[in-house]
This record gives sequence, structure tokens and C-alpha cells, in this order.
Amino acid sequence: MKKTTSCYKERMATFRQAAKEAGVKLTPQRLEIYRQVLASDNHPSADEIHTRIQRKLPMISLDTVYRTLWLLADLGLINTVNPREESIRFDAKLEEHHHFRCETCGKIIDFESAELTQLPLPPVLADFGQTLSVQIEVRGICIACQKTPSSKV
Amino acid sequence: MKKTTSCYKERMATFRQAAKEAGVKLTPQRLEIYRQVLASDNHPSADEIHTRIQRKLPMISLDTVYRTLWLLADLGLINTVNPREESIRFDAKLEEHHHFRCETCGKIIDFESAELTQLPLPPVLADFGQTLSVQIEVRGICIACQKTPSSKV
DNA sequence: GTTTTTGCAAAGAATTTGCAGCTTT
DNA sequence: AAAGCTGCAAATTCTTTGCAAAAAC
Repeated sequence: MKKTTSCYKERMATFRQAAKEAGVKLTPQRLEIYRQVLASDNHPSADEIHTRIQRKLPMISLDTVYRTLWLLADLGLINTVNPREESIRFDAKLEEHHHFRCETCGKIIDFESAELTQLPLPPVLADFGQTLSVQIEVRGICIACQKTPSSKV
Repeated sequence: MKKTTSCYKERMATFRQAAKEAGVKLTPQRLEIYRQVLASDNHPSADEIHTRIQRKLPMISLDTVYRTLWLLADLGLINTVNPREESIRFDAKLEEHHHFRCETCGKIIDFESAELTQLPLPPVLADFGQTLSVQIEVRGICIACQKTPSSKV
């Protein structure tokens, strides 16, 4: 059983607390959306949350779900599975390699590392399925953004 | 200098070869798009490729760029930076953790590993910027898809 | 010559936004 | 009562598709 998503009551309390501190109102929609994300173990999309919630809140709109999910992310209560990508990006590099991603400007820099590519993977992976490749993403702040914090590349 | 993207002539020859084998026609648009991806080291989007190419082919349309990029990917000549994600997915799990992604059905399973989280990162990363977190994505085929190859979750 | 490909324009899909009325504090 | 939220509908953005003309083999 998952540690985080199972201590439901604590996290609901944390939400109430964070909302108060941020001057954000507690509405039934927000409570139910957060509850539903906590109850999900499959990385749901906004649409999936919206569908699942309609049993309890039939009138809720999809845009409220989006607004709330981003609010929860801003409050640090949930994450997105991958960083937001405005569009599909292509790459001519075919060799197995890894990425450094700047969280400020979105720039992605390739790097290679034989040691990282041949990592000893945890045995639990065998239960999930067959492994084909391993990719490491290092996230941080690139040199350029450290100098000029608001720059966009 | 990058190994792959610098041996330009060989890769253009590979493209001509692969196109012939696949019964795909070599058009100026396709040659120029592939050339431009090879010449790019910043993981360009379709729109960026389109813009850069307009100097040489002013009439080229964005949809041709999209069609060609996917064709090149199908031929195994280029990759996308991240697997195609139909929509944003959210996650209540806040602890640093890693993902197994099924390339067939898209399912993402979380896993944790203290060793992987504390990897010795290659020194070159210091040149890129400040590291904040490390995430590993293992790609493969999940158990369910091994049994029923066409299933979608 | 046949078949594929292109460019255009329009369709689709996911996400965001403006606004008037309603809820929370 | 005041401020912030919601739902609606429309707008945006990215990507895909149908089709007739054009190009490649």
C-alpha cells in the first residue's frame, strides 16, 4: 500500500491548512478533486478526474478541474507526471542518452554516461514487465537561468 | 562535437537507403527537414523546424513538417524527446520516485529505490547547472501487454 | 503513367480564459 | 458584505486530416 496516498486524512488536513495559509477558499469541488487525486494510483488526467467526480458532483465543469489541479500543484500538494511540454520535440540522437532539463527555461541538454546506462535496477521491475531502456532525467536550473532568472530560451 | 549529428553525410545516405527500402519517396521537403533535425542540437519542435526551413523552402507547410517528422520517426531515423502524451497527468505522490512506462499501453507504474535516487552523477552535469532532482524512467512492456499485445489500459 | 506527396483549409483535441452569478469566509 | 470561485461558452494552441494539384519513381 502506498505510503503517501493512503494517509488520506493527514493530507486532507494539510490541504485545509495550506489553503488557509494561501488565502484560498475551500469549496466542495476542490475538496473532492483533491480527494480523488489522492485516491488514484494511476496518474489520472484532468478528464479522468472530472469523470470520476461526476458521481458526487454532477454539475462540475472540466475547466474547474483544470484550475483546481493547477492550484493544487502550485500549493505543492500534487505534481504533474512530466514537466509541462508545450509541444512535441524531436531528436536526431539515436544512441541511448540522458537529459538535463532546466526547470526555468525548459532547455534540455543531452549527456551520456556508461555507468548510468548500466545501472543495477531494483528487482521489483521484473514484476512490472520487460525492460527495454532506461532514461535518466536530471532536473535543475541551467547556468544561463542562474544568471538571469527570468530568461526564456 | 556530437558524434551522431555530425556524421551528416552518412546519415543522409542512410535516409536515402531507408526511404528506398520502405518505398517512400525522396522529396526536397523531406531531405531538408531531415537535414535540419540533424543540424539541430536543441531538440526542436515541428514549428521550429518549419521556421528554420523556410529560408530554403519558403512554401513548405507546417503539416508537411509534422507528417515528415513522424515518418522519420517511423523509419527509426529520429526520436521524440519524450513519449507522446495525450494529456497532462497528475500525481499525488510527492516523494522522489521513479517510473516504469509501458511503451504499448502507456501505463506508468511508480517505484522507489534508495540506490537509484542517490546515484553518482557524472561530473559534466555541474557545467550545465544546479541539480535539483533525478528521475529515472524505465521503458518496456508491461505484463498485461505481454499477454495481450494490443490491449490499451 | 502510377502512386505518393504536398499545400491548403478545415477539423479535432486538449487546455485556457472572460464574465456574470453564486459561495465561502 | 467582500472576495474569490464556479460554470458556461468561446477562444487558443498544437496537431491531424481530406482533397485536388503537383512531383517523384
